[in-house]
Amino acid sequence: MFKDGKKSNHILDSLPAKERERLAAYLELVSMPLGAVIHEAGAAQTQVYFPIDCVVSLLYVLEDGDTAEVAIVGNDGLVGMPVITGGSKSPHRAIVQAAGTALRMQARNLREEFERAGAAQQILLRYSQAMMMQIGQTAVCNRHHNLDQQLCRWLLMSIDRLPSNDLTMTQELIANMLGVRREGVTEAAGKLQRTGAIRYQRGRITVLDRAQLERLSCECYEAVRSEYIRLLPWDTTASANPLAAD
Amino acid sequence: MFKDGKKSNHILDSLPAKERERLAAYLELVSMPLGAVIHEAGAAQTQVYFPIDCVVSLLYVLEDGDTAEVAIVGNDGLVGMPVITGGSKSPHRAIVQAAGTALRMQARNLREEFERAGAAQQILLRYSQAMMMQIGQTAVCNRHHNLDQQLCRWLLMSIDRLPSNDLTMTQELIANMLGVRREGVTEAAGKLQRTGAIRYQRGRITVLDRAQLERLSCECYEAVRSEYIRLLPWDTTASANPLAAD
DNA sequence: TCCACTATGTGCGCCAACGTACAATGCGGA
DNA sequence: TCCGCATTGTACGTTGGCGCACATAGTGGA
Repeated sequence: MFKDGKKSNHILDSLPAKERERLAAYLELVSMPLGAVIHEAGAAQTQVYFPIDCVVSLLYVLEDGDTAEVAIVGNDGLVGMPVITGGSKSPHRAIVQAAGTALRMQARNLREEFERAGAAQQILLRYSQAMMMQIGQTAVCNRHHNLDQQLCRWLLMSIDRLPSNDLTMTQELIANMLGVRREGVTEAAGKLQRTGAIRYQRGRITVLDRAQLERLSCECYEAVRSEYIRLLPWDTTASANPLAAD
Repeated sequence: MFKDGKKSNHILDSLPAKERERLAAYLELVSMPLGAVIHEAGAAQTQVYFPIDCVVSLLYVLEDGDTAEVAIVGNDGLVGMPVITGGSKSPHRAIVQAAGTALRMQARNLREEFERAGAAQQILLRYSQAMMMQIGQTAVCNRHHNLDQQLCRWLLMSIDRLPSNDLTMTQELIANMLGVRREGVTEAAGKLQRTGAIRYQRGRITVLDRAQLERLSCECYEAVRSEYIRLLPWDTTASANPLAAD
């Protein structure tokens, strides 16, 4: 579903040609290095990002410095919803969790397109609902499911949004995302490694057995996935990257 | 802030007179009995509710029947955002957590008003952002804060949206909302009772010392509160209940 | 008035995750 | 090549919440 091999962004892809071309004029391909903070919590967002082959995490940072991820954004969505909803600022830090590229545009240009009340508006609103669902599921999952299950969910959600099954990611960083101890991740990842679900090697994870992760994951993964499928257009008669040559 | 003594709904109140009157034609005052399921998870929402002096919880129900609240809605907002965002269905069950009244209207009528792209659209979008923040904070809180803190947060959020400091609510129900054991709530509430923060009597809680609850609560309460203040219009030069006589 | 039922209180063993400490292991630059 | 550092592995006592069991206490209706 998310991972369809195409190097592009699904939100942009699913726009009618006219709207897509209009936006293309504003879009700029940028590189998204690992760890980059795209938006700091509480700062006005002047630009929005449509990930192509990177993954961005939205993190909340507590007063004591602890963190917790509230949502993941990949080529299924965009970073910068507050630009649409009008609050402009977000209480979440947006950080590049997996390096790659994204299409970037000025917030005001997206806002203008939204106000035309065309297909873009409809798609963005549906995306906001999908996002809200994902965040809610993070809440549910944090309450009810254990670290083993959550790690599986997190790995699945991440690789779904990436072109390969590899992640460049230390256990420390995963722990920050999940809001747990690094040692806990070591243990959980160790189990998965022993059963052959993943291979782990110093800051690099490879998913070897996706089916196993799905079995070990909690229901939250599938719940979010199916809601994204329901809400967002995946047929994509629409074509490729609006910035690409063809 | 939320609790300003007026018997009305802030979303409706903050609309310009013209829009408010237009919507008033569709609004119907309904009673919201404790425990009523306003929207079942996964069912199409044909009506939306603007709470006046009741509180509605959005719950997620897991496969094993366990539940967790993802958000609370009172006179600060509305129940039925998916009507706006276009997905129509929500994966959350909306249940009346504190009895009272609400203004109800057909989903299509609100949708029409939204599409006029006037003040209502702007306010509804901002509300959706506030809601998203609240849900995210639920996720963070579930991860990092203990039951004592969460109970304080929950009590504060609830009474903020009610005309008095009384809640009609068993510990069992609170446990369902927070997604914890009933016994855990008994213990936490017992502590608060002993220190005089609340009085507890068989399905009825009274908040006696609000300041103490604020002290014992985690930072999440204040974070959500201030974001609501930032995003939603609270000046309310606008007047009262659009259905009221004066 | 009394009974059945609902709501609350309490105790106990269990377990997942925590905080802490420290060892071992790979990787990259000097 | 080798050193230093980042990353991962392991251990141990602590704690918060769980599941279960059961006692106690209000409350509304017969």
